Amino acid sequence: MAFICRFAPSPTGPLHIGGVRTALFNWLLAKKNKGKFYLRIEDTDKERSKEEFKKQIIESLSWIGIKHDDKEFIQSKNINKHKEVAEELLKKGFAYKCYCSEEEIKKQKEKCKNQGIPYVYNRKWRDAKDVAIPKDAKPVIRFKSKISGNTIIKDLVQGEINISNSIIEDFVILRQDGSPTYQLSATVDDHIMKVSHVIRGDDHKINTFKQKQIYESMKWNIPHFAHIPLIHSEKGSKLSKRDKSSTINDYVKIGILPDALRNYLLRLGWAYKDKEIFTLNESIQLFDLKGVGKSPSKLDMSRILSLNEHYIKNIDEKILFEFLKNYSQKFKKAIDPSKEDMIVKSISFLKNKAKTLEDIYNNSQYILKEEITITPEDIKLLDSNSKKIISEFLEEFMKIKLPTKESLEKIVNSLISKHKTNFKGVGQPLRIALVGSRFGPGIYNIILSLPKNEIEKRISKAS
RNA sequence: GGUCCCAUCGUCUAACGGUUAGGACAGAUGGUUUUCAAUCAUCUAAUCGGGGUUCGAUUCCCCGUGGGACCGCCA
Repeated sequence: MAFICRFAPSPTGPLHIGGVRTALFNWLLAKKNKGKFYLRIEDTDKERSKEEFKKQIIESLSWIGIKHDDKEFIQSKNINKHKEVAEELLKKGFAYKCYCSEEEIKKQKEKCKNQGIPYVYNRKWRDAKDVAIPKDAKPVIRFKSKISGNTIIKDLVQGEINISNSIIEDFVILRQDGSPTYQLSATVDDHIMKVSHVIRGDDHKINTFKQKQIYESMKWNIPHFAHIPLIHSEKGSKLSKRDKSSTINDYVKIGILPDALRNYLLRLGWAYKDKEIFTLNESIQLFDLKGVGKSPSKLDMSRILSLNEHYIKNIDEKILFEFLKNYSQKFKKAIDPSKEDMIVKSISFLKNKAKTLEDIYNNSQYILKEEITITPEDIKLLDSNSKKIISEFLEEFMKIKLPTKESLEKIVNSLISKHKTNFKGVGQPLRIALVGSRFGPGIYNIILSLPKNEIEKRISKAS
């Protein structure tokens, strides 16, 4: 049997990483089973659907490495088909026209609320043969849900879910304006696309009981369902579009690598033994629905950072540089082409102090900036003795044609004994002069990464 | 409120009904170091509560408690 998955977001807001994880799980499963992964844009809410969100969704997925098969499906293009199905359901007696006004429904709800009883649509028009149809009233079409008995859904993650049919109301499938609702459109499209596995957030669980009835009425094959637990914000509730750090871009802009976030999202709610680091291939091979937990998980920034640190330290340095270059272009000041070589040479030690691309960028400032400004706190550390030491260093340094670590060590050591000081006595003022701060890379790394004239300039200025 | 779901260190999670309840992140301490990091070593830290079933329960069942989701002519 073909293995067909889909991710079906609505473009009514930016995709957050909960959605990205749902997409990832779908995609992984499709890849693992050599099946298909489709993207369906559910844009039937005309008011709120925006082209920019559709773009953001596709960009987010592609950033993390998820590519959908074929062209994306646009749900609104299929509306006629959805309407046809509604008509068919109507004809076959599985649906009916309901002339209740929105006012009327609203009143019923309020009444129920006041009485403290749960609201279910009263099925007024379900078998209304003798009721007079109000003039000028446009009907909605409601699905005739089962009234008695129980329905069990075998969910691939949640196990068996059993509910009483009576709590599923006669839901609307066609609105007053004739447009199809989500319950109808999603079901019809899943059928048309021959979706075999519907993997979606836990919040869709109840919908399954509605949609299953449509499948049954139409005598369509029912796909497998898997409802994965939601991701919670630090506050402990469902991730929403308003949460900080919830979209892909929130992570991109602080310099998180796609692989790191992919790895993080993979392990959020899923595990394979004790394994923490998964290459892309490993995640495709090892991922399965059995390993998905049932309880929601909380977002943990420090873990994302730690994973990112791991990937920063382990990916190829050329690739890392490309990431950095891109990152600076997009979010900071683009790296001056004349400085690129210096960064490339230094990235091996710059990355060691970094958890993010932003960290690397910040660590590179002493190379990228034209002017070094020494922080007020550090300028105090440059006393007359230190100044003397660094100018003596410069004098010796300028005599060397091609500086190496060894030759630099020689100078430093002689200064240490001459001034009866320790390494710090020489290294600290040098670092302050060269970097503008007492924090920074190893002093030999700094000196070897900078052009000679630049060193001369900075030390003379500071001493 | 109704319905459904869930429950292991602070967090993410592992553990055929038999383990000293494991790993990772975070935290703490110490070593190393040239500052900050990094790194190495060590440590702290959990089976929500109560009943069963069983020789034996984190695991199975029931009841509480806590948390979450849903309850739209949104998706």
